[in-house]
Amino acid sequence: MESGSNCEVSTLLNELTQGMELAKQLKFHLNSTSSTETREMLVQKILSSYDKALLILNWNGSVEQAQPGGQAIVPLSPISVDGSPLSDDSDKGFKQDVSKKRKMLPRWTDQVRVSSENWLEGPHDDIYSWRKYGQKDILGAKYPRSYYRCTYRKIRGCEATKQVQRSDEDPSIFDITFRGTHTCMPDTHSGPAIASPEKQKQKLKQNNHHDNQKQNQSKEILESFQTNLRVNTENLDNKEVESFLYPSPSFGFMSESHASPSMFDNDNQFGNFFQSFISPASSESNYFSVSPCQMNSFGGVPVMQHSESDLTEIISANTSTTNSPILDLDFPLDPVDLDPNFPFDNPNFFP
DNA sequence: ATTATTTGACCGCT
DNA sequence: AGCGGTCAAATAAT
Repeated sequence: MESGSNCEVSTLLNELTQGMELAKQLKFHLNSTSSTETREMLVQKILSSYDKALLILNWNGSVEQAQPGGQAIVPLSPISVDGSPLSDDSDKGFKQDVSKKRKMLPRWTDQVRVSSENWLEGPHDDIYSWRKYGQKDILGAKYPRSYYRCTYRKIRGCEATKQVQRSDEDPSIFDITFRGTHTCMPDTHSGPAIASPEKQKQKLKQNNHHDNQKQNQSKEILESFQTNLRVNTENLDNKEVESFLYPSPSFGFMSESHASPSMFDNDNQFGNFFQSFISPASSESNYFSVSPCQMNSFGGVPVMQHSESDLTEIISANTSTTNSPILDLDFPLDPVDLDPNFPFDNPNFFP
C-alpha cells in the first residue's frame, strides 16, 4: 500500500510538474508568434496533466483500500476533463461470452502507437514477463497476431495473456489486447512477479531480440519512450467500455515479417519501470499519458482472481476520440455481479 | 543445460 | 470449412 501511495505521489508530482512546465511553455508561446495550434496543444497537455493529477487524488480519497491480497481494480473514477462521451456504444465489443470455456477473464484493449521517429523502438514493456506462445495470421489483417502469456504462468498460475497485433493501416500502431490479470505480482516486495534477475535479463533480451542489438536501454529508451510512445485514442473499432486507465502494454513484438526495418524492439524492464508518463507529442491524435500506477492498477495487478470469473464480461478499454480520457466504465454486468466496490484493483506494487 | 521463440498441428467454436 | 487461439516439437539463444 505504501508503495502504492508513493507511486501515486510521485505520479502526482510528475503530473503537476509537467503541467507547470507546459504552462511555462505556453506562456512563452503566448508572447512569441506561435501558431494557435501549438498553444492549443499545450493547453490540452496541461489540462491532461491536471486531469490526471486530479484523478490520482480522487483515487486516494475514495479507493484507498488496496489490500495486498486481493485488490480491487480502481474504477476509473469519473473525472473527465473534457471527455466527450464516447458513446459509441454499439454492442459489438463485448464479447461477453467469449466462449464460456475460457473463464471469461477480463479483457481490454489498448492501442499503442510507437513512433520510430528517432529510431525509437517501441518500447515499452510492462514490468511483466511475457512469453510468446503463438503467432497467427489473421484473416484480413496484414500483419500476424502474436500471443503472449505470463512467463510465470506455471509457477504462479498467472493466467494473464495478451495479444499484439500491428495495425494494417498504421504500422506504427499496435493493438494490444490483454486478457486476465496478473496474479503473479508481488505485493510490494515479496515479489516474484519480477523474477530473478536472471530471468529479467533473459527476458530482456527476448524482448529486444530482433532488433534490439542496438539500443542500450535505460535512459535513452526512457526518453525516447516518453516522447514517442503514446496511447492512441482513436480507435473506433471497439467501442465499448472505455476506460481511462490502461494497462501497461508491453510489446513483445517479434517476428514481424513484413515489419519495416526494425522498428520496434524493447528495452529492458528497468526502463519500463520508469515509463512514467508518456508525454503527448502529437498534435493530431489524441492521447494521454498513463502513469505507472494507473497502468498497473488496471492492467497488471493481481486482481481478484476469483472475482475475475465473476466478471463475466470483458472489459475493453478503449481509447476515445477526444483527447482527454474519458472515464466511463460501462459494465455489462448487472449490478449484482459487479460489486459496488468494484473488484478492481488498486495499485500497489511499486516499492 | 535451461529457457524462450518459432511454427505447423490441433482444437473448439461459428 | 474456416478462423482464432493454443499446444508442443523443433530450434535458437544464452
